[in-house]
Amino acid sequence: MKPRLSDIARIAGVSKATASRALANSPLVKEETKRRVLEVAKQYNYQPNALAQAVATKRSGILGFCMHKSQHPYFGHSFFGPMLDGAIEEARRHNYHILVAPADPANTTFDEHFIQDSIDGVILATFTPMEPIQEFRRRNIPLVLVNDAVPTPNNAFIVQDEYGGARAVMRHLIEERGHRKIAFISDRLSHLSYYLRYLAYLDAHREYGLEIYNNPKIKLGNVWGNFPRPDRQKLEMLGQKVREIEGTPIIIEGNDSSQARDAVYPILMATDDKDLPTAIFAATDSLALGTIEAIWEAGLEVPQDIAVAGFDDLPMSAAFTPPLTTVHANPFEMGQAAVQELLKLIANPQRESAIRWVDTHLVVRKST
Amino acid sequence: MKPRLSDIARIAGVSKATASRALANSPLVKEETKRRVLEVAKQYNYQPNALAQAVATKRSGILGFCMHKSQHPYFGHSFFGPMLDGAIEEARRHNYHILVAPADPANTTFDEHFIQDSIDGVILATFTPMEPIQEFRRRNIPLVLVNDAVPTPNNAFIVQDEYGGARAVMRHLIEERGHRKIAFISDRLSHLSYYLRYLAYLDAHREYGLEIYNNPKIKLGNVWGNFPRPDRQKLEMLGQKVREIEGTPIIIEGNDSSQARDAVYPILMATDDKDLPTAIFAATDSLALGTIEAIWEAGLEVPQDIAVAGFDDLPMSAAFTPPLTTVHANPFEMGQAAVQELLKLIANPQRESAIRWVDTHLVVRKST
DNA sequence: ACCGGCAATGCAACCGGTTGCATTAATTTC
DNA sequence: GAAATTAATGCAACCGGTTGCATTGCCGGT
Repeated sequence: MKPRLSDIARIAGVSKATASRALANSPLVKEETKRRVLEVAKQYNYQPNALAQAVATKRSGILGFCMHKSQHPYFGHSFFGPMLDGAIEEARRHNYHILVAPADPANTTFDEHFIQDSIDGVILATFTPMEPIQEFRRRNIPLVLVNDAVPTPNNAFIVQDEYGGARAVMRHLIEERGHRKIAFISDRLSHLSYYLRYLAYLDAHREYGLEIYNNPKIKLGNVWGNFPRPDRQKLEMLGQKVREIEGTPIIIEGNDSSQARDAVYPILMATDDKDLPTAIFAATDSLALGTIEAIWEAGLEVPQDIAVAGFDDLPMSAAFTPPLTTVHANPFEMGQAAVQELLKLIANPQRESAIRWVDTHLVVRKST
Repeated sequence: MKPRLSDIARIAGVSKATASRALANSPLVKEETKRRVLEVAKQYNYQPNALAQAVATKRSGILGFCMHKSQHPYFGHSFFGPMLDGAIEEARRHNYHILVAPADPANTTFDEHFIQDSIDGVILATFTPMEPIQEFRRRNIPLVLVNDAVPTPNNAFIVQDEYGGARAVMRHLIEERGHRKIAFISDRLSHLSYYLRYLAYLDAHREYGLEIYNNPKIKLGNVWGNFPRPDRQKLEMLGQKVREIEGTPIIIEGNDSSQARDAVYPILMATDDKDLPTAIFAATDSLALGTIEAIWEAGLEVPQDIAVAGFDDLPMSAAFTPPLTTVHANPFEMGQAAVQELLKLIANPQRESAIRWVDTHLVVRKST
């Protein structure tokens, strides 16, 4: 039978209380007594029962990592996977554990059962954050939101530098590659991330005094999808404003390469040479992949005829043909950051809410 | 303040014991009393404290899912990600939770701290299973091994049908595409999975009376890598035997596409036309990708000059150019199966060890 | 009227720890 | 040398549940 604290205490000839304190290295216990207790503990290979400790201390040492079943076949796992890795690693460093919970976007209840008293804090890592947020707040559970920032006090937010990364792409295309007609293709702009990338696309044009790509053959799709427009307050928290749509971005419903191909190909075919863009900035690598296929099928070359840049730097993007120029995201670091912020929040629940930026950087490969 | 069981009991006018039983729907409690208690519970939004329950019942409802930080950039997360999803989904269905723990291959201790009493069972999902297995056995923790089967009583093993999948590839190449000179490229054969794929490659040759591809230009690499040879007992459990290496498989150290390219290209260049294979069976999609690149660079076409088939069916494989013929693995289902077997093992710890096969199937695309 | 049996409930111990406070032992102060 | 202070330990309550067993009340049988 596994030894219990009471066993250790008895054998070491002290009370349960003293044994407990000795193991916790409390200054109340005489050094010699500590040694004795520790020795007995080691000898009998005593391991405290974490659950009992948790109920006694009201601190489980478990963090909830809540994510959707990965929506996108290769993006989903490539992004949230490393993020989870990062969270696990950082959690372990601080003797915390990660419990993964599915967030059902339909059913916004996050695993009611377990969460109540058993979790010290929660990381919500999704791309379409539902709003069980209020639920967490009501229950006073420290919460970190990844990829989103809502005007809620006392939470922390982890966001990657979408805008900066996209600006770097544009700078590269314009300054280093001399492009002046750059098209933009994206999943629904109602996603905060994509919208920020789009804003960078717009601002770059302003910065360099270029006209925004406007192709009469493109009829603007459903820019916002079925989602509400990006929230003004959220954008302000991220240092941005809501803006009108300019030019003719190609909007896909979903971060899906074959849809991108199907959308881009007919445009290329229907467009006069003078209306063709010389570069296409895809809001995600996945869309970039579809875009490249479409260009090939139209009998054109990447990057000679049309350059393509993406965003995310999926692990496979370096193996594309041609290897993709893109913005390197760092989900692993986001996971670490999320845990760090969460632990701060747990340590000091009155801490005011903070936005933690995670850097992105341009990776130039062969597609531009 | 959150209501406790004692609060509910008091308000409903019963004892803690009765309240507890009422909530557990025990037949000992009168229907009317149950109703009253449940009503009060609902009214006050009572949620039992899972940790307290866990310590009282000695059953935490938490399963450990133990995996390496995903080794391979695109394979790792694409495979273990869905597996984790499957485990989570199945666990949730049975009101269990998944705690993910990193398995440090170097340091074989699996999160000593938490595991002791707090976890009902463990799933070990790695490709190079370390042997903290003994540790789990000593502690009587039910254990499920994924992708491996060791001759240990009272555990369960989840393995996908590597052999069958690989046979299907060979059948396709030989019967439907008429290939007679088929090369094989693989990561180290000391990995059980790859070895089984190789055995299928050999057996198919025997079945169809073909000569195994033997290219004088290929010098056999380090077939076993730094790992021990596949274990005889393990193989027997999986219905196979240790066999001699036949032909000249191309062996890479690592499941890495660029290494595959670097290995295949010089062989193609150095080989007379008559020695060229007409098809290459790559033991993984990742290697298939590198192989295809090498073929292109050698100025040949896929599949016209050389057909290529892979194994794994990564989400991205359908987006290769050309889309890859491969064997569809089902990590999601493996995750589900792992949880199912684990729960059986928890319910009946004396259950004898079982191997659970997860199907694979051929997906024919354009590369063959 | 008495007893046995059963359904419903409550008491109190238990799971395995932690911690406030009282108690004792050891040391200092006057 | 007694009183006051401090260091070390133990007692017992507590965290929030579950469960074995005793108790109560009600019923039918004789």
